[in-house]
Amino acid sequence: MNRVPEKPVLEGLEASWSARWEDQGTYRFGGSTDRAQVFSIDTPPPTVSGSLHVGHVFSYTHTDVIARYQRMRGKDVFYPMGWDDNGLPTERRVQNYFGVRCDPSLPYDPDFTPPSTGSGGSGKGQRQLPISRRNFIELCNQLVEEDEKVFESLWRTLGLSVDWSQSYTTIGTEAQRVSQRAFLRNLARGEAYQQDAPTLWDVTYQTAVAQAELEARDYPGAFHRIAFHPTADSPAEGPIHIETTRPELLPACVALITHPEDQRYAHLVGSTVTSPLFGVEVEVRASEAADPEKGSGILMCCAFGDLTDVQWWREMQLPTRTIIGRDGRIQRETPEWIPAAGEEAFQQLAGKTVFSAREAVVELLRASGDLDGEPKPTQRMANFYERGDKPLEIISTRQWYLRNGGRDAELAKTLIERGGELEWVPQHMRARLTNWIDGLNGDWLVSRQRFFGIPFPVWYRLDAEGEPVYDEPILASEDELPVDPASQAPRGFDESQRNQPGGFMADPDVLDTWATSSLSPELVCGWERDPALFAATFPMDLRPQGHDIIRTWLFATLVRSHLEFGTLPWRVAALSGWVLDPDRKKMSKSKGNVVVPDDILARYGSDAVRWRAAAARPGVDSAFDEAQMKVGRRLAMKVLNASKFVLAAPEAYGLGADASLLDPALVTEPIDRALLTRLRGVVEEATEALERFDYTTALETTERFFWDFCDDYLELVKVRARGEDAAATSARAAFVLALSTQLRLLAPFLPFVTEEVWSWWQDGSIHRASWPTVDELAVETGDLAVLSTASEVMAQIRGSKSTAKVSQRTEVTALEITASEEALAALTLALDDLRAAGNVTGEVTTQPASAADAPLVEATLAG
RNA sequence: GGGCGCAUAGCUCAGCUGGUCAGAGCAACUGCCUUACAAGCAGUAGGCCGGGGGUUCGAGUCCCUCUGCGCCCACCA
Repeated sequence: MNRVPEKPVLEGLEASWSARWEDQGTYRFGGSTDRAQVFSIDTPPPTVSGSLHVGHVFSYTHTDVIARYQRMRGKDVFYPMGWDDNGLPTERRVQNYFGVRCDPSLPYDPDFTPPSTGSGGSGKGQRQLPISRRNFIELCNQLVEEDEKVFESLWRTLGLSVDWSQSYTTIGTEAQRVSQRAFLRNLARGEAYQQDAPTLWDVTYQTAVAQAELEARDYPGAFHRIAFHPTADSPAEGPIHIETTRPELLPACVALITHPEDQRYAHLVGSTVTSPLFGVEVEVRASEAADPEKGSGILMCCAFGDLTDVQWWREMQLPTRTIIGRDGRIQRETPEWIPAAGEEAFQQLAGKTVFSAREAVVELLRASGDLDGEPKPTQRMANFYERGDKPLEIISTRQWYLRNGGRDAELAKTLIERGGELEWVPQHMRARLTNWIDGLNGDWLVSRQRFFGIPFPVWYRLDAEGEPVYDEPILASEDELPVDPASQAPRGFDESQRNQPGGFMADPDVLDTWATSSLSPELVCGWERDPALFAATFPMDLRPQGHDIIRTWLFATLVRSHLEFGTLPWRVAALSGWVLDPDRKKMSKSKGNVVVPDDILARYGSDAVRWRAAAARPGVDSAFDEAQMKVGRRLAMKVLNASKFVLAAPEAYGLGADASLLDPALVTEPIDRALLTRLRGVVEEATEALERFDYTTALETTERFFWDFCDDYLELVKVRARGEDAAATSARAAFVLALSTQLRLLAPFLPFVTEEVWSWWQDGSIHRASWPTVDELAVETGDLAVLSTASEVMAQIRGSKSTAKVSQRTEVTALEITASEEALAALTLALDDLRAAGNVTGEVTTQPASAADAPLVEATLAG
């Protein structure tokens, strides 16, 4: 007997079913060792220090739909969840939450308690308490643990079929081990290297930044027209004016550069000029890269002002003249290349921020008469670190790099080919990877001067003067990983030798967070930790992710896998679009237009939100519209009600169908056969769509059928189904066959209601049931016209009643149907059902018409 | 400036390899307490398929072009 509640509701399904699934291990990976049996998913680890918005809910739902489908297809689904807790976002959150900042020079305080804990927090202007690196990292670990609980709870409410026993974090021990091991192997193969070179530098966070983290933004500035003076032997007749938006870099000028064919300046190439204020002699040089159209056609090249300067500096072997320090201020000591006459001027800038230094230089230039006219305001583009709010400077520092094709055309080509081997959903996203690789201008800078990250497993010997010997780094061995060089001494040394001449020092940096997350497949699949698991899961089947991080996460993962294994890390990359606010603007915290999922989930239910998520096709952005949630909720409600109707006992106004009728042989009536025949087509179509990751089409097809099933078929057949004869059995058998199939087709989308209904009349979880097949519906092929014509005629009867503004219960005293011979023939096979459904009590007459015409119905209504 | 995508009813979108493709849902409107469901049900109206060329017997569907929008990248004197 079925256990059908009297009044089924959606409320509470999330809590009760997610708990049952956890208890019963419904989504546990089964430990298959056969790669062909496994479907493995490289889940994107959300940044736990950030907040989740509906966009996350949508994209994680997309992945979950695929995971559930594959599981029902019989695959052993390997579906872990990771937390990205490593890196700067966490540091920032800890700073704000606890009101502290990391000062690595301070000693560890074991009794430390943070000054504030969140809610009240430290105001913006308030000073943050400096604490040791170790204390800071402890706070990071403490906070991410709390954040991760919140995230997990939301994912469970949403119904993600994640195997929670496979969770990982990007700062955890295993992540450290994998990151350090992969780095050491890159180093051993010559793919990682160290270089002291100009790098993009964020002065706020005081760290180097990689090309992939850049963001070009408009930035207000002003053109300053400044006079350089020819030296005595120069062919120039008067001062040479350059234009710059960065006059404060004047002391760092290493050359003036003009286009070789620019007639205004060509004769000056090779001559020298002196800079105003500072009196530094620089040569005038020529370069094709100089644009005669811009500014005055001749410019000052500084070491360094921008990336073009770096290029010239490299090509022309210009001297390095860095004046900006890591803190973004002009250095205090007058550089040795500034002659005594310029010293006073330089000291006016010393120690100042770029901004103040600029004002000071302008004042000095004005006083000396070297500023031609007033600065002209302009908007220029400047590079920013994506999380920063000050333009990046270029500073020469020692950093670790990983080869990624940015300086090796052959490698770049190979990586583009790898991208070509990958199956992209949607396909056109491949172009973004190709584009990015084509535009690389250097190798991947993987070192960061930060704290909450994975350290390089490297130390350096200190010579007798206490200077590090960078050329011969002391490397950790793989069997001791993970190591923290800041607290562990390398083999052959002891702690007392740390930072002592003749001793050692730790590499102070941490790995870029992408250098860890790019190893997510290695991390979750148990690389070098669990060879059987690795063999069963890697290369993985699916990488779901946002299209905005193709250049970072996708590319970097591809690089690591290519370097380590010479393979793709996964077979398919599925890119999800963004959820935009109702005005089609991208949701972002700063705009304040973020829709938080908790409230939406609570009000409409997870199934409703998932339904809406599944309506967003892969790679396509979709605008958030709350009204859509209602539609999903209505579908979920309908599943409950229609199922109750079919399965409830006649005493409870149900049709009393049950699992004993799950036999196609019992389906004998033509219209019932037509229904199941059509459903076979739906199963085929939905399956085919899901195979190509087109969950939206699968859902639409299924849903369309479901509504027709409810509105037309159930209505047509329900009277007959209450009988006792074979015709009644046929209807009830069709009901349960159709219901069982539809519930399973909907299960990946609406896991809660489908599971709820399944539990009324079936054993086990629907999510472990097998995906429906056409064989289960092996009825003698029915004439689809029986169902479609009956539905059409019924619709017209309803129309007549609606137009007459009478109740649908109104009797039809006479019915005249004009239709083709074929349609009329089909109709006679369902006439009794039609009479019952339309409450047709009078005579039914028919008129043959041509095959081209749609059926025409004339209904005479009682009263 | 380079690349990619989008433009179909008021809104959100389907329309695969060209021939019932002019559709769906939402919103609007008109009705119905109908023994599964009023957080329901039935019905009605709504579109030169962005503009212009072309290919074809035939084009939302293919080609060219223009326009508008979005995204990625480049633009830093």
